[in-house]
Amino acid sequence: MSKSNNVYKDAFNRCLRLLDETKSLPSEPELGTLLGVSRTTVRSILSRMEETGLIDWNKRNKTVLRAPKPEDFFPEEETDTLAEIIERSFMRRLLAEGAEAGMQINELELAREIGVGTTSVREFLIRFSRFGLIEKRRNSHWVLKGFTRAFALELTEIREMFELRSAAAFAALPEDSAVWIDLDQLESEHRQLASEIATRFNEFSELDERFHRLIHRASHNRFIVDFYDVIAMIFHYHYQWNKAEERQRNAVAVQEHLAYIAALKSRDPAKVDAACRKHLKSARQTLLTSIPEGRQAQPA
Amino acid sequence: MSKSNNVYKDAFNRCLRLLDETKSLPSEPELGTLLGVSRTTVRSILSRMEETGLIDWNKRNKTVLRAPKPEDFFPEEETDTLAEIIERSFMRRLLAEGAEAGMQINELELAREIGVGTTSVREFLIRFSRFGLIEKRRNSHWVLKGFTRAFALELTEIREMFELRSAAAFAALPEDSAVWIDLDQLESEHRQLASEIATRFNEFSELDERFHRLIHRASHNRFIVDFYDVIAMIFHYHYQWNKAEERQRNAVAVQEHLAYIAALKSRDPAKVDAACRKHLKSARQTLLTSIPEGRQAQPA
DNA sequence: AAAATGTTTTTTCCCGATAAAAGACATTAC
DNA sequence: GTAATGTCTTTTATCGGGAAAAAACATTTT
Repeated sequence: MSKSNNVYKDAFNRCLRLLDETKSLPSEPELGTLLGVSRTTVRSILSRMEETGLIDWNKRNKTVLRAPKPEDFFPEEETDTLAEIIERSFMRRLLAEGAEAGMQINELELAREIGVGTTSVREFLIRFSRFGLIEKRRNSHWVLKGFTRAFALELTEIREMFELRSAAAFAALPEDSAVWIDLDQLESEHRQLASEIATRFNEFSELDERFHRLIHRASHNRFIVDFYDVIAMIFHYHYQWNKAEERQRNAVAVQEHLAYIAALKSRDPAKVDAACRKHLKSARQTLLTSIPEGRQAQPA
Repeated sequence: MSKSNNVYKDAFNRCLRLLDETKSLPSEPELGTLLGVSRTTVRSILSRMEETGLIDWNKRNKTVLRAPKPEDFFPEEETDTLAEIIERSFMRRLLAEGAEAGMQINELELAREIGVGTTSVREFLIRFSRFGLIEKRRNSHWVLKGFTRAFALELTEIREMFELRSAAAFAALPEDSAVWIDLDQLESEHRQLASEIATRFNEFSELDERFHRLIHRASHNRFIVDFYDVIAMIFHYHYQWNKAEERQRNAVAVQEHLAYIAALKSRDPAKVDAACRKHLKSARQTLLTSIPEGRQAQPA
């Protein structure tokens, strides 16, 4: 089994959800664009849908015969990419107790533990190395640098530099730029969330990422935009692991975002700078306080 | 042939050069550290040296019998790592005429052209992607973003941000920090080079990199330090390709470095800032003027 | 003739296997 | 008893192969 068909399974599941909405499916190329897969995969999906009696398929005619049942879906865990599977396993280890800085990372062991080939693990580690948490010794093992206080400080230093610059660039964008519409949209989503924060606080992460990515894009600098991947990864896993005070934290952050948005809309550089700094300061604080004091780098 | 023995060959060549200097070789572990390889490789080297009559090897005794001849060395091209071979081929293509932005990169084709397996090419492309010149389409090909004016501007924007900050941090370092000794050393190397610039101008690149890396290290930020890899890569290949005005350019840069070093030694933030800005400005100018106007990004 | 479907070819993704290189353990020398 | 050498084991680097997915080409439909 050299390659899993998770692309097909995931697209199949997403296609099932489309069935609820229409009486017949569009053309193969159209479906391909919609699902983000090739026609080859679309045709596999259609074949199975025909076999399981979901649709009647005859050339251009793809009539929906019945609504999808839960058992029509492929199990969620079969739709993940190998990269996602490896990432999750790896991060679990990394954030678990005992993952001290200086520790060696063994490709073969990781591969066996996760149950995948070494190639995939190697490729993952290479991709992951840009996050600054691991480092390769030539012709030898990887070394864990550890999720330390120093790491958090270095990360936030760059983040602050980049975001202040992006925010300034954002505020200087012309009135007719499309970003102002996106910002309005995000603002109303924030207001909506703020009013229901008691129950929906866990939806903040996703909104947070979209908001900051919008701002970073205004820099028109690929290095700044790409750096947000590092931040997003850290926040994603870190907060998954550390849920303390989550509700309170997110409630505060939503308000800071709203103030930040107002400042951007005012287009007053001083106000933007102040609102941005304020939010970044509390974001940094949140990250720092959630790192156990014990986690210090060991001398190599 | 699943793996070439370039590590052995390269270490062997380097070990040959040691033979000139001594009458007998040190212990195996010591040689290993010296050459940066494991004892296993050291023992292979010693075996061959014995076979070819270079040394007499009996346990702890490794007596040099004769000086190495040119034919004792392995050919240079057999000592390169696969990664270096792939990088060179790839960069040649990238900087060659006709490498327009938006162009697809085909792993299989590259692998066949270079004569290596696809795995190595894939790994190279993943590592290379952090330079911001290529981008992956999921489950599909890589796309070349191109060595455009936009790329150069984005790169220099970050470089300037990072270096100004690093230079300021450098100047603020305590008197007794070891960096001041390194700086003195670099200063005298610069003076030496300046006095012989007419003939040694091509040695500037290497000095330039060491100087800037020293400054960036003062930031104590892994993201800043790592970013210099991007700059170094670009400068390395770009100037290999564009030799116009090289001598004049380097002569100017050496003088700017000397002024920059003097500013750092003065530890006056304003002077440091000014000297750093001046040098970065001319570095940016040099890079920009050497990019053909025609090389513009195509809309995706 | 434009756009769909049907068919074939190519490429990507991933595994298992193998030589090179590193690392660990055992033994010997000083 | 420390540090070297000798031997054995494990890991890394790389390839070839094969299924999944994409892409290209050919044919039909409207």
